[in-house]
Amino acid sequence: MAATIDLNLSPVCPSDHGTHVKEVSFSHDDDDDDDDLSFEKEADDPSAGDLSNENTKLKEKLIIAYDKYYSLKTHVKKLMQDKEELEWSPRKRKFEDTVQQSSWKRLNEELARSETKIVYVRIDPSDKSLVVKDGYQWRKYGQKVTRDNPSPRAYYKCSFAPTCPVKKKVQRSMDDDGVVVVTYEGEHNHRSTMQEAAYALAHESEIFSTSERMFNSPKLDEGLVEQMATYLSKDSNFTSKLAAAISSKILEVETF
DNA sequence: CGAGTTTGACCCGCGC
DNA sequence: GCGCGGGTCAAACTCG
Repeated sequence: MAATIDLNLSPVCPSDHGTHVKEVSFSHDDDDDDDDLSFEKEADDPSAGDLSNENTKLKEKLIIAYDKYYSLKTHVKKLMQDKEELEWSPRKRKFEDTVQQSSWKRLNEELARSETKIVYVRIDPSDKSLVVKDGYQWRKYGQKVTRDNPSPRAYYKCSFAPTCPVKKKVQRSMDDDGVVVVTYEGEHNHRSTMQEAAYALAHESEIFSTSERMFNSPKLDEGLVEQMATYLSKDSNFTSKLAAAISSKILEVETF
């Protein structure tokens, strides 16, 4: 399966009074094997002008988007847990029989520190910049052409926090020009800009303990919707960060 | 002027 | 020991 996320949207700039969101359409392919999210923004027609109607529409769209984000997030979490259990349980049990608890703990910490994740990200094949938006801030410190792949490999360090040890390597795939292979090394010791927003939202949405409750609930928390709207207007990249974070999670699961 | 990028030089591990 | 290749450093450069 190939999950692609189309981020072809113009950010909504609050200071730009000439245009505002006329319609935000959220399409979702129901096929489980292919999650395809896309947003569209159209230029405003001044004659169409009922702002409160548009606000209501926007809220509805946000509710749907949040519904889908939440159920997707739950699904991804479950997949990762299943995978972890499948991969580790037999080995772990056998290993724990022979190794002392403390050694196991130390080994686990070591593994967490040296964790390497490979993520495949679909990009525009004509885009040569090797830039992958994943909600973190990166500083490029090198570029090399490797033997096995004619396209250069770029080296990045996380520059969001000075103490963050995470590095990533980005290289175009040999097989598919429209796919870049991103290798992450280490664990972030801070939240991404996108996670900061999601964290705030999670606090707001604690009342929704399960996705079923959300789907059964006829009326969503207005405050939550308002807050999402605030994030959308304050952070013009919020939507793309959200989409990028979700897509990287999906692709991450695919990789395993 | 500060932050980020580019790029050649350098370091280090590995295979022969 | 030598050469090769991947990874990192750091000075020069670019850009906002």
